[in-house]
Amino acid sequence: MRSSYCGLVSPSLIGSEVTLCGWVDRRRDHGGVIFIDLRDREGIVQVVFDADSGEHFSTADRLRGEYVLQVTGLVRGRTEGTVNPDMKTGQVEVYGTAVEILNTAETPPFQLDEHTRVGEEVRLQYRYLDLRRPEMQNNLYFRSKATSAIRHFLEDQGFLDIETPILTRATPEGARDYLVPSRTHEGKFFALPQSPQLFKQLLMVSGFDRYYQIAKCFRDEDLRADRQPEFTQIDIEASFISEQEIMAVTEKMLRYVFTSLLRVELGDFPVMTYAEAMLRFGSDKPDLRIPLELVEVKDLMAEVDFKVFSGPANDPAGRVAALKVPGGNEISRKQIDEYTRFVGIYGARGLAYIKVNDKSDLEEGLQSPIVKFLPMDVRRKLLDRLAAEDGDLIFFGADRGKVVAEALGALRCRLGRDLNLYTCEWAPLWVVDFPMFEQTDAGAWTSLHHPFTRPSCNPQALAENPGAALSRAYDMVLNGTELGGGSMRIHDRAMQETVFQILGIGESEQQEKFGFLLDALKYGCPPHGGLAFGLDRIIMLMVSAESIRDVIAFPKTQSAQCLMTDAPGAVANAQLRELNIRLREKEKAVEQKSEGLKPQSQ
RNA sequence: GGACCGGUAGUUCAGCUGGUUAGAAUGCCGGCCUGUCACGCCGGAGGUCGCGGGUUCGAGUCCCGUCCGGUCCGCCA
Repeated sequence: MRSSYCGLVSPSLIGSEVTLCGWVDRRRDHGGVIFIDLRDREGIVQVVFDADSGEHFSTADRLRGEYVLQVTGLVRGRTEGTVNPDMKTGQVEVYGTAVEILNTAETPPFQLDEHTRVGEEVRLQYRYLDLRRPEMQNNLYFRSKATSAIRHFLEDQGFLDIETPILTRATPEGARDYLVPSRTHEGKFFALPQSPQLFKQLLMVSGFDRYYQIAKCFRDEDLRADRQPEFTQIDIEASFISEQEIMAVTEKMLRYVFTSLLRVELGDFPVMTYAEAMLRFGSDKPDLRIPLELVEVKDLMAEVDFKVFSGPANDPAGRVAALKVPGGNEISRKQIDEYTRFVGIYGARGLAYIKVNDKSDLEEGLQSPIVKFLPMDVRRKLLDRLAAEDGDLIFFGADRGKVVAEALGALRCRLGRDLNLYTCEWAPLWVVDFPMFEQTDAGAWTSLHHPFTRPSCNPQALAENPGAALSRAYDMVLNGTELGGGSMRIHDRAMQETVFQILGIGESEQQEKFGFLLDALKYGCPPHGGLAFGLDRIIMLMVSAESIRDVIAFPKTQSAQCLMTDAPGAVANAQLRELNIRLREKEKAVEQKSEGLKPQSQ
């Protein structure tokens, strides 16, 4: 039907006849001459019709936006002065000798050009039109090239692509499951996988040695700008391998994707412990593009008795940290109030600060609502420890350790963005030595990673002091985003049982939910480990998308709905009956009411 | 579950302390135009101000409720 893509018509084709297919991007009617910008996935080329085009000129006159055309014409170079340097195909144009309207189109509900920022509600409702826009075409094109490069790399390294079930069983821990009722087993449900975790471990037991899968995963949790209920993981697992080896091969994979798609050579991946990351950056996924760091000052403040830091500063679990902003003196009072409100989101009860106007004058040179509570020697020691200079601004956080880390960690990133403090474009790192468990307010232990992560100690030590145990887990972080995480897995049955017990999963539940895993560990499970990357997030970062929705063809809204298909939808009673499901009356009434309000669904 | 922002023409938005007929840009329709490229010029059509209730002589504007979209907290092993 065609001889070339519109966007690929180049000077090398000058003088030859081409046949193009595409959509009318824009029409410029000058009376005696009509210009049609014809668009396909590769780009846009200008097609010209004039009085000499005969019957085709009148066809050109009838063309409207988004009509689908087949155009035959002569490629010719543009005369001097008519070249369009802003256009990839701007050196040439196609003189139309024939045009056929393959399909007409109604006026689209929104303009497809790059000049109007259209609301997401309309875009998602007419996603098929939204995806015609060059930006979305580029994102999905890029994504396809990226997954292709990843497959190429992993295949080359000897990893086998093996599919795992989408219909599986619910797991007691972790995120909420999406459930699928079983027709053949009354009252029983499948769950959609949150990740292929257990299956890939069992593939290691089976001896496949190196596995990968670009796998859809499902989590029924609330959404964010970088979270969708269904998302894609690059899932990797290998046997007889150390964490250093896994980290090396996956780091190489990421480098390969960056060089082959962006021509970017990523720098070193520093390896940082979880403890260090929390201490210096208040985050387990620090954005190392930002040069600011938290500095501990509790020892200086603890001797000081003043209202602002009372309580937490004297609390052994409390933390007092400072964040120095070089040149931050310029930040207005109003802006500081905004930052105070901002840290409040993370539970901080206030945000103390000192503006250093003249560090040689400890009496008058420090501008701050709290400085009057600080003895002179403490002021001196603070400025020394922070290496403060005139013109700097110092923020303070004092609270429970977790609150200080989260609040100042978030403030650090906010300042980096607001003041554009970034020192480089890409800052990758590994974070290692995570705690095995963390304790809930109720005192129960939960896995920081997941229950199949191998701890650094033996089962006895683990059981004696779960809070002190570190795991052999590792996260890859880029620009403050967790790209992927993984660990060495438990291949020893006794160890796995110990972990389950610490997590409060009793023997009968272990047997019911994880019996197959515990059994498999008995039959010669090799030491193994792996890692899973969030593909969507990698693509997001690489194409600078603000939302994960911009790198997914048909995403859900924040309330986990598809505005195009109106999924999830109600089902017929007959279908429910077949599944042995009856909706509770009250819920049913609510559902019917909301259906009645939205008659647009078919 | 919670906090915040938004919802006005097809689209993107303006609409001030409540007050004549709710505006602009763009898109759309018609006309003119042989070198434009976000073409230009002239004319035209286009509104349940998300929905429901309340206050008021009077509500796009104020109050209450609700729905939808978004950002975030909780949540996401």
